[in-house]
Amino acid sequence: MGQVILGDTDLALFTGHTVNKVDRKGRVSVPANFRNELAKLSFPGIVVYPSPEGLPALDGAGIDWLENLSANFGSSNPFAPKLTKSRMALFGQVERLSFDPEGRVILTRELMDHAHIRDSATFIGMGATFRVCNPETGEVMLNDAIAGASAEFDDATRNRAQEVG
Amino acid sequence: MGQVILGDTDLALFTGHTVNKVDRKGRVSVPANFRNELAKLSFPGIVVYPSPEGLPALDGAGIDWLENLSANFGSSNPFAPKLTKSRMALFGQVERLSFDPEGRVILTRELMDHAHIRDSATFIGMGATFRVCNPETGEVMLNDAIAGASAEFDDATRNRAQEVG
DNA sequence: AGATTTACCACGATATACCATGATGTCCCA
DNA sequence: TGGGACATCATGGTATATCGTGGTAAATCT
Repeated sequence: MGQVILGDTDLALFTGHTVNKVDRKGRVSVPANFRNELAKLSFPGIVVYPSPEGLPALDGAGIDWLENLSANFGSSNPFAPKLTKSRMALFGQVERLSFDPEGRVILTRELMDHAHIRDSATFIGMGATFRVCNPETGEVMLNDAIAGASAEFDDATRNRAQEVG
Repeated sequence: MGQVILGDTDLALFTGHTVNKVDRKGRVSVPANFRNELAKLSFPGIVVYPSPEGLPALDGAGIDWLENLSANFGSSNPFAPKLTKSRMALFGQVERLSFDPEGRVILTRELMDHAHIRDSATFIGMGATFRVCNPETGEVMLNDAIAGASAEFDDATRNRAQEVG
């Protein structure tokens, strides 16, 4: 676990941050550089779900991310189902949003409400995934992340050293 | 482990949650995104059975799921059949519900009673399977799943670590 | 025949495709 | 190195197809 497989050039890498308009129908352009990362996948679109930890934001990725996750859950025996809550929490909340010909997706009312998105949305790259939220939240989160990143990283590496050692 | 299997697009992936009406005849529209996942299968419809663990809900999937399960039971010796109880419990309770031309299925009275479904039903994606129940139960179950998912996942990985270690 | 299931329409709401436009960015060549 | 032609991107509106829904008629089974 936690093993990082390098050289896997097929994996999407989302970087940077962009704020785009959300029109009356809930349509948003997915940033072009994100779309490039997603172009090679089987499903032309993104998967989005409410961020864990009760954050007013959405987490997103390509379909490959979801497929890998699904594969790891395995096919469980219907009489002794495993990880039912995890599966329901994940798949029950995930929405597959396909691109329209212009590279936009339509956010559901539920997703927009959760992230407090009204007329614009910020996309923030997070490597294998990305985050979507309203611009104000996005700025706060990003600044907060920058401020806390170093400490978090140190913590993580310390804990990891403990586990290993 | 950590191996990424690409091109595994044939597996159905049920995601998101929807609440649809159930009319007087027990007809319900299966959500369109679910139907898309099922379109490629040999049987145009779904298979449904009462959820284990005594939940007032139904579990469903595509015919491929049932076929795979059947295959995994193996071809047992007819004079010493194995897993007869499991097989009877499963196949005896499973209903095949085929789509009508509009993409609806008809829930049997028995299934509706078990899940306390009257005039509307919620479909919740769970990856390879999905769950059907009445909307109130659905909301409770989903919230419960969200609340308990992280702990469940940690438990599973901890147990797994013990087994392995 | 009667009862029950299946197919056939019909319709409002909504999503998807289709087109148009301005604003950037990029590239190439003078 | 500057500038112009051209592509790409983000964004908006409109038309068409699809979805969910309900009712009625035809087919099927006792």
